[in-house]
Amino acid sequence: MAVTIRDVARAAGVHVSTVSRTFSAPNLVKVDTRERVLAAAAELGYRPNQAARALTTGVTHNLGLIVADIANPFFPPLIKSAQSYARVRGYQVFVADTDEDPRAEEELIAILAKQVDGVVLVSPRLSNTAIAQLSADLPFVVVNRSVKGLPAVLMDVSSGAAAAVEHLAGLGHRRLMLLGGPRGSWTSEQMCRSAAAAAERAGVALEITGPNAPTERGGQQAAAAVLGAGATGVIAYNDLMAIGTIEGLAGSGVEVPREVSVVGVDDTIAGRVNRPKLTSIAMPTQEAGRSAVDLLLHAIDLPAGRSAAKTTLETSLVIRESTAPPPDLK
Amino acid sequence: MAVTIRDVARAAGVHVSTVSRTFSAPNLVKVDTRERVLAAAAELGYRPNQAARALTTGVTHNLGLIVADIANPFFPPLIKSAQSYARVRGYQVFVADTDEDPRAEEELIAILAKQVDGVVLVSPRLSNTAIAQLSADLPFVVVNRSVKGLPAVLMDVSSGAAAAVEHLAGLGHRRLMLLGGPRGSWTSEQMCRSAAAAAERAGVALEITGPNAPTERGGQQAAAAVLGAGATGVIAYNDLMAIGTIEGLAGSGVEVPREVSVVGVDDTIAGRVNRPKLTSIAMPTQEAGRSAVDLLLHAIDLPAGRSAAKTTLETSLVIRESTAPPPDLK
DNA sequence: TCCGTTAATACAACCGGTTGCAGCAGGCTG
DNA sequence: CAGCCTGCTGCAACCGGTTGTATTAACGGA
Repeated sequence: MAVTIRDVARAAGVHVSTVSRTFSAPNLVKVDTRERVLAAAAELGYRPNQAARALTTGVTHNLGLIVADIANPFFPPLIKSAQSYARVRGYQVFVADTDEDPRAEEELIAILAKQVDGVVLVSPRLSNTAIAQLSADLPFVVVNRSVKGLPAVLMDVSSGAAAAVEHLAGLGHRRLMLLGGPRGSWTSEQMCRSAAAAAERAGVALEITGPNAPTERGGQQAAAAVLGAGATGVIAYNDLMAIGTIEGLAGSGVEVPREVSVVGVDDTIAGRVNRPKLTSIAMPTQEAGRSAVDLLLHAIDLPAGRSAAKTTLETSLVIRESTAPPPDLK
Repeated sequence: MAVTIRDVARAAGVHVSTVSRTFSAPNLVKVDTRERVLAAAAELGYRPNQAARALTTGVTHNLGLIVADIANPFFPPLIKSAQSYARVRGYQVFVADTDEDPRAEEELIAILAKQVDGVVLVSPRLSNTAIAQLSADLPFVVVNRSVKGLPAVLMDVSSGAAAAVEHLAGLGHRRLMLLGGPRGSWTSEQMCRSAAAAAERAGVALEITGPNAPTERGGQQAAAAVLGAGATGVIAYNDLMAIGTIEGLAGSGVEVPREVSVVGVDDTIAGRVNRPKLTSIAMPTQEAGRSAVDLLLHAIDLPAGRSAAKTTLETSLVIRESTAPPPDLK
């Protein structure tokens, strides 16, 4: 069916190895032979079979990118930049979605293992030990997680969370609540730790709840807890949850930001167009995608190196309309 | 390095073919042999090499999914449902982003060709003839495009566009404008045709502009044309453009929906949380993803069939806050 | 003129599996 | 007990490339 290297060899009157070298090491074949081979290849419409090549060379020129939920607007910009940068470097990216399921994550890695040269794990839900174990077989880069011995791209959500607490405290809020993310989220942990410290420094109360589903629904459900605790300042795990929380509060007749202030995380398009426009911690998703691919290609090039380089990217608090002084200060 | 079928064979004291059959046709090997092989495989941590298997069988159990722009919120729900349904059917999906570039689309198809059993093209920018030509080598399913001889999933945007025109006309708008999408978009063509017919029936004026970039920026730029034409009712190619148009109008001091009404398409999360909440033509993206994979697997199973089944899915106009009677009727 | 080099190509084994066919043992039938 | 069938396993070729080595021809120098 498909035209193979042998068809080309026959048509050009040379041995298959000559055809192979014409494509993989052109300088080893005489100019006119090369031209004859290329002509025959073009004539027949030959395309090298990437999979077969991978079998002998062990190089697929494919990368895997595993995310928890493509539909979460945090991921697409990261995926897009990773993909376009990888393309520039001659690699194709295979994206897979785990649906926030650690077991699916593990299975996907196993399936991808032989078809890619390395994998980027974005906000993995797997345990550190599981990841470390899997990384014996395949180069990995993790994003938003610090695993000993593995290269990582980290977004400095700690300073972002601290800035959010200071922002709210500065507005006059005394009772804050942090809506944590899903179980196993490194980002959520960092946020909690750093927000707690910042609250202590600022002398305000901070209650932490969770785990929550990192979705609008999760935020909606958390709204009750906010009201129950009497918090007037809320930091949600991500923009989606923040939007859901605002909806949930509206359902109870509580208005944002007049009565309660809400801060999101990720600064996604959803937050930017939301009503009210979301104050949010902006994550450098595009840089992260690019950096992750960059680190991964380094790790692939020097597998011995086992460089565990960590790249930390800055975040920033973008203040919009969902935060304001608490009602008692009006 | 990696453990192969031969390592397992040696450990279990059988021939490689027996190991192979243990995994691909278990009923052909005696129960206790099978157990011995499985034990050895487990012991060594053997995992069949999917790529090698594909080389002989020609079956990769991978599907390709090519989209124009992952960051456009229209695509992620479709990708997600396609992926999860494919997983159920035992297939892995490789997603690739073309950046709205027809040439990248063609190149991606070529790269994917040998690594997948079939490809779903979502809202392709390639010409019909180019697609038809490529489909000789590989099963294809197209979404939002009708290509002769190929299975397709179509979203009935025609009736949606007509409903939008009727909605605006019903509110009293007399001058409408349709902001078309990118060059080569089938959806855009359908919308234009159907909206023009509906406008004629309703006795209102409809001006069509385009092509436009299907992004917020594209919408922002189109706002000037809206004002220039004096239209009070706008239908944008998608939610992103609608949001951009609203921003652009606001920049000129024109308020939506008080002075101009805007209808989006796709009913994405961005539109739902936008201020004002977007009236939009809801696209059945999740069903589309699932249906596309379903058709593709059919096409793969019976390559002879060449069934060109077209599945058409309903759309619906969701009326929210971005449409209202025109100012002269207030 | 002869020999050592070098450049270009052919040969063949290999990557990790699959699969048609052959061989062998055991059980059943007559 | 011969003959046949059936069930299980081994053998070897093959999928589409790559690559180390052998082979051959051409060339330059002594």
